[in-house]
Amino acid sequence: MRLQILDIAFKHFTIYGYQRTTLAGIANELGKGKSAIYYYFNNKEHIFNSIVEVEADNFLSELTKCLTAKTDEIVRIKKYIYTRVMAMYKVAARYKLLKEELFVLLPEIEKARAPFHHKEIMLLSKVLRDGIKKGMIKEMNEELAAKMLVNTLKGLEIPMFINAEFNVNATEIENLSNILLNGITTHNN
Amino acid sequence: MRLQILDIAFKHFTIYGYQRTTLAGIANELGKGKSAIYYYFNNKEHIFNSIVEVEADNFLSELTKCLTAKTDEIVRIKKYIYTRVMAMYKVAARYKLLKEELFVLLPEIEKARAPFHHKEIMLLSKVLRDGIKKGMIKEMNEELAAKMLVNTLKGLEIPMFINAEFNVNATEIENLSNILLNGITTHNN
DNA sequence: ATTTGAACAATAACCTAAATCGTTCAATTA
DNA sequence: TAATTGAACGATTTAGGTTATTGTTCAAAT
Repeated sequence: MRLQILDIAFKHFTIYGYQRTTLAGIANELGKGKSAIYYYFNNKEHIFNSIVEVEADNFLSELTKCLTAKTDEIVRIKKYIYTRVMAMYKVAARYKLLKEELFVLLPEIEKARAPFHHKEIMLLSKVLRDGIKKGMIKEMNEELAAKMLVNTLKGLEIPMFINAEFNVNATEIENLSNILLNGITTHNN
Repeated sequence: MRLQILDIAFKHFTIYGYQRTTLAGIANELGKGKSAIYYYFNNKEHIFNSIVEVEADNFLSELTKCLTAKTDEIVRIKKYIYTRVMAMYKVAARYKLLKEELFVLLPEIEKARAPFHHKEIMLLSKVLRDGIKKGMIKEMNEELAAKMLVNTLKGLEIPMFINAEFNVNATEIENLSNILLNGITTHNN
């Protein structure tokens, strides 16, 4: 039931935006009275945050798969970068529908995402650490590096729904991946 | 006179925001009638865009200094990254004052910035190319790499005025710089 | 080449009333 | 007990119409 509500609400939010989505509308499609919703959620904002959480959870699951695959650390990170950029592109396409509302909601969205963001950093940290132990990755403060890498990738999200012409293709991701993994210089020092 | 108008308008925009800034107010501080402004600018939006352009121009000048300094290419790029992040931080602090308006204006802002954005990429491209010739930088599609690098740095701007706790310090920039220059792996392949 | 003040259209601000919506809760159902 | 309801309430939005403000134009003046 909870999931069904989230499903319907999700649909309404992406069609009408946040404000113009009504609890009556959701309840209607649900085939119940609107007060029934309050048995599962505290309020409208709570529904919205839950959707963001579910989304962030799925997002993190995908990334976790990449980062814990049974391959060496370098390949895992490559796959991770590719998957993250692609997944972000999809998410951005949907969030675009919220238009100006997005920026009012963004602080809330980021708050709901924060725990997942943190887990992602921890996960990447561990992969870096393992890579360092094996001598595949340079000695470094792996947590700081993970933070930097995640923020770098995350930073591409907003340009995605502001710049209409921001399109992502395999070649560009490959390029980004190469820079982050190997740097641009010939001599590592 | 043009510059004086921009100066006053800039002040008003950052104090009152875009909407609540009036041409009468600007004209008043200017000591002239408001129709005098129309001798120098087509309309309110034109004034705003001109401010963004001047700002982008100064921004690019700073970056140009870094990227054309009489040092080797690696040092130039290091300085460039540091300067860009720092300068972006300052700009973000001022744009924060526009609050929700910012996101309505952002498409216009980005349009006005576009030519400078492109020049920056070309400039960085050239530095990369020179570095490649000298053997200091790896063989690569330097324009694609430049685009990627600039977008990576640019991506940090929006988080700066959304996340209140987004603070930039020398250590983190150093870290970013190291990753971008040297990558995270031990073996370049 | 610059500036002005009057005039105009478009937009914002204001007000009120009506409608809508989010939220609560005691009662009901299953 | 777990889940749902419908009525009720306060807060917010909408609608309509008025006024005030603001952006913009232009012929005339400096």
